[in-house]
Amino acid sequence: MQADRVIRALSALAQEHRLAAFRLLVQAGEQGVAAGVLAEKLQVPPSSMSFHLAQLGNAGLVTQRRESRSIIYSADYAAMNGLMGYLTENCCGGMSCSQDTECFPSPQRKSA
Amino acid sequence: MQADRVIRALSALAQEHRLAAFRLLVQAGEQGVAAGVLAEKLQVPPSSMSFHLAQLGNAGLVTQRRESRSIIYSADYAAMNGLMGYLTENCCGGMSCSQDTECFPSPQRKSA
DNA sequence: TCGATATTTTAATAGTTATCGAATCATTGG
DNA sequence: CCAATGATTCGATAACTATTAAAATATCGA
Repeated sequence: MQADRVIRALSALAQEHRLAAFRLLVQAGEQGVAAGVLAEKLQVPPSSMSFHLAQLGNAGLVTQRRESRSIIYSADYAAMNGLMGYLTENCCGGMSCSQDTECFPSPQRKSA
Repeated sequence: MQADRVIRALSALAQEHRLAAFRLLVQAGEQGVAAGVLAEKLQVPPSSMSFHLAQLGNAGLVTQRRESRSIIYSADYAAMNGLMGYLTENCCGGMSCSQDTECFPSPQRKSA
């Protein structure tokens, strides 16, 4: 992952509502969460939520799909993985802190 | 680490010059790097560098000490560790991605 | 097609962050 | 004490980010 992308990802997460939204999306797993549900859970007006989700999307941290009237957002685990990898390698000392510890084996599903 | 602190740390790293500076500091290890040296390496005027270093300091990611006329900055590995821990636990899926992989055993020194 | 629902886009505004020259402060050597 | 060096603070300005109401878009059910 190149520095430019890393900065976009960090900027995206560096905001109260977006960090909270991303956490919810990570919890939700592959099934994702509708924009409106996120807005309600975070107590943010829909247009604000939309703005924040667009930022996360632009940073490549979430994907979206339409499902009937709703637009469902999901965390992009690979992107988060890439971010963690960069931080681990570049910001955690010469000795990369985890050589064999990928954050995710792959597009994991909701545990269980 | 609480969300508020996490956001400050992410904001601090989400900037070209600061991310670059922090990387250099991580590389440098405990001995740290003087403000002026960072400014020169990053091709940023001293007052700008000072501004960015203050942001990193405010986020708790670096510490500073005076050494004669210079002010030497060092990466705070524990803080970075804390950030990584938060991200791993909250943004990397239910299954915390590394239970036994601390980013650092402790205030590590320059490898070797 | 119409009305309702879910979301995004637009546009205006307020607030925050970045930039950098000039002034200031701290330390040192002479 | 003074001049030089290394760094920060101040102040002005430009650029970006967040917020939200209102308008527009898309989908659905009847």
